[in-house]
Amino acid sequence: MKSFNEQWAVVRSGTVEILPEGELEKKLARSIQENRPLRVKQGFDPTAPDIHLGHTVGLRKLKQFQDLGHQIVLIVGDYTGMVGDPSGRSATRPQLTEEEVRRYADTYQKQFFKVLDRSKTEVRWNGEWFSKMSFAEIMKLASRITVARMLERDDFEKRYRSGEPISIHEMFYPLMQAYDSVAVKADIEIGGTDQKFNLLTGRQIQIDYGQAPQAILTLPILAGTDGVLRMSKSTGNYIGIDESPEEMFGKTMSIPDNLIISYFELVADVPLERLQEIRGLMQSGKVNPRDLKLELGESLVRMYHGADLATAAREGFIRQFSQRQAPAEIESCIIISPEPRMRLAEVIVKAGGAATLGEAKRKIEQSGVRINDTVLTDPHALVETTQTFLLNVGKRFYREIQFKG
RNA sequence: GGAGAGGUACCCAAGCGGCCAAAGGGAACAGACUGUAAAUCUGUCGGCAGCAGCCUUCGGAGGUUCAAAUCCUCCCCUCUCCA
Repeated sequence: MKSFNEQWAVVRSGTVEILPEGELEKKLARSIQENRPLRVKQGFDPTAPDIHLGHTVGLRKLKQFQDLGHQIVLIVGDYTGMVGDPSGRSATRPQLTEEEVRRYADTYQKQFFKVLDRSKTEVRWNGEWFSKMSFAEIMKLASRITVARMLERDDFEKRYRSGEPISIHEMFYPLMQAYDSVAVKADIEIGGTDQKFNLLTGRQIQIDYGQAPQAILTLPILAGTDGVLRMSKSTGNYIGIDESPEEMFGKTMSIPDNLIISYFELVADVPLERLQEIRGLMQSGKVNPRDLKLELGESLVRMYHGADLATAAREGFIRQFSQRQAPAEIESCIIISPEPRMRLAEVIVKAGGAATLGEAKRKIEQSGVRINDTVLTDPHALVETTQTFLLNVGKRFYREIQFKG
């Protein structure tokens, strides 16, 4: 086991808050003294089938604990998922059905272990205890917190004041998350800064149930590719860890410059020294931010797809978008045509380059369409259906078009 | 149970008898530029039409009118407040 100082440096890196700080230090020190790993908990509600870089901020922190020899307890929130976390929300979340949650949870778990070591992780579904809870027990749990406390939360307060509805079941969410900590006897719980209330409720409920309260550790919320909103599947500004190397790389290249450092820090595997260098480079303006993004993109793809595909994704990106050349591999597409000629617009629609004829014509008029590298601008152009050619619509759509009579 | 507000294109949102295929914003798409799929600028953004026009859209069903997203009737849904 590593020394206290080494561990403490890793544990606190990248965190926003550690509460109460002294308490976590003591827990850590005692753990080393007694050679007893700490139980570090984080929960995830399976609300969508994919996990993205935003989730990996927490997972990577868990991984650090895991590498230090502590016990990770991963809660799959099958029951909390059915409630929906109100944190930071301005509207009730949709309640998922048991079936949806179950389906999502499976794919979630597979993805978790792209970051965490499966053999060293304790996975618990919170249905394990919630499905057996009697109404009396639920009432006991509910009595531990007051409506006033609950309404202190920003998200609830805003909604309450602006007349937005708040359902009673939403108020159960923090209590449920807190009870998870009781059920698994957590020493530490980690979560995003938006989780602070839920995490602190965990401490309180643990005390009420006669346990030592957990220390809590909050991490920054990762901004999505739009640079404004938190990364989330529902706002479409996410980079999923199951995405193809090309997607992943391309999306990384589209993040605004001011996100570069936080991505390096929170979601990429970059040594601390390099991180310092990058900070300096960004500040001095001595580097083209694009080049840092190339490095970032490659590093992210490497983590989830390996080095070879990472290099390929980088090269492919430069070829296709910087140099505007056709990608290395082009899908071909066979179009049935009994006539010797066909309208170009129709070919584009059939190949999938536009949804309607109108859209196809528009793209032609906007000089977004090329055939064998020649721009065509006549929306009524006809093409010969006797020969194969390369169709390009916009920056991203390339197809080799073949005809069949 | 009572009182009110509202349901408009992918999303938010204006319109409240004709000039409405429906303002504005966002998203998206194409182009220019660049340091990039960033930023900025230009254009497009229901369908069909060689571009005159035609067809289908404003919660649903009817109705009034030469004319309805706009008025009337019934219905469905969402939200708020009171009890």
